[in-house]
Amino acid sequence: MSNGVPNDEHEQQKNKILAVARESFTQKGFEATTTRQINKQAGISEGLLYYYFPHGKREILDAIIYQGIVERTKFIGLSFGDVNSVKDIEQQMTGFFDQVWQVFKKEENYQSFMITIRERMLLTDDQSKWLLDLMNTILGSLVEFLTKSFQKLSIDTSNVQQIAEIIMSIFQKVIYDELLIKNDRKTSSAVVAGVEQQIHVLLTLVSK
Amino acid sequence: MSNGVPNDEHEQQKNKILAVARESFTQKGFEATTTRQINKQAGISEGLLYYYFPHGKREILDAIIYQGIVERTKFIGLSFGDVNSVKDIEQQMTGFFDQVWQVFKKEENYQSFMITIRERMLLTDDQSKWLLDLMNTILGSLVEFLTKSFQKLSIDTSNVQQIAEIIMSIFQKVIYDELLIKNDRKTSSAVVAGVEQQIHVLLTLVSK
DNA sequence: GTCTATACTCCGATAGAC
DNA sequence: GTCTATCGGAGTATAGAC
Repeated sequence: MSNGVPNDEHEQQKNKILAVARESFTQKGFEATTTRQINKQAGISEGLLYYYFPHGKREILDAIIYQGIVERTKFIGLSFGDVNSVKDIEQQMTGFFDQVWQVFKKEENYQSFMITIRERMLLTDDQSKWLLDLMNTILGSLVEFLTKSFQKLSIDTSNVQQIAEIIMSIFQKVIYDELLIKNDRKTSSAVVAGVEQQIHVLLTLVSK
Repeated sequence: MSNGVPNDEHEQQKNKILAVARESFTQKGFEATTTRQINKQAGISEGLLYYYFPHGKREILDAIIYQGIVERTKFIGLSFGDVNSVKDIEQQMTGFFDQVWQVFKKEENYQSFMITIRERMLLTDDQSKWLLDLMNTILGSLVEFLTKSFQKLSIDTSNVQQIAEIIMSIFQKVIYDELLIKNDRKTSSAVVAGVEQQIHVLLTLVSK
């Protein structure tokens, strides 16, 4: 850190430790992962871990959680475009879902997500609140987008809040099921297709 | 167990240990819970735990998981009744949701659910598959019920599969959010009201 | 920065008296 | 059935040489 270059050797060593720990925390959990094993897998000796993370395992966990939240929140720059038909709305919705789905396909994001959920009792309120905040932000922009689009297409807007919530439910159910329950982020296109069908049916009903 | 009476002293002791362990596994996790602490909280001495559970902590976990699955699966005797209007469908749906919600309000059910999700990497495939099986069973009866009801009320049945899936999403999203993310099963009636509104809007759209 | 060696604690599990 | 005492091992963290 002496020269301020972000990817100097110091940072590389730290990242190596973080990567090994993230992998193991995901596979075996925080408590079941030992510093000895992290050292071994990272190819470093007993003492060195404490040079990079003076507060030990817990500091490593915090770093992983923090990195993960920052990384996953990046994709939120979601800007819904203009629409001229219901079909357009549908496409924007499924496009947004794909975008979220891609995020969790990245090993690193998937792992820090799983750790954050699994070890939530170890986290501070701030750390564990990120998902709810994220969801609320997304729901907000969804309501805004649907309201604008419905008005333009002369669709009744009185239930727009509930419709947005239903769409969020469709997205979240799939993500929770695949990641938390099935533990399978490589899932087939069948899952994505299912989501798209449900969105299609819902929006068809809305525009009738 | 010599006389076959289900609630003899032997069973009571076992249940005491299980209750203490379940509480601690929920609060601190399986790995972070020590047998010493279970012994202390259960008011028994060092060796006694191994008299009741010869295979130690792991056997206790298995017992908790198994008990929980059995207990939570009981409520599945869901029989949807006859309907004469869309309003009836709506009531049966919200009634079913309330039923599920009540199950998780029971401390014991909530705890074993959380443990099952949280420690899923420790479980056998059989043990971790229960939720998916349960969901599919429910989805099946939902499709059946809606098909029958729609036919009776002369509603288009071509999208009944997707509509059932959407309803499942609405239910599951709330349960996951409240239990896994917010960690708050005592949640206000606002959550239930939100679900009911979404179901209402969806079924109104369907019957138009 | 990186290593070796090790201190110290606590864990799961067992032995054996009662 | 229940207890006390304790073993053997493993965990986190530190000391100190290089």
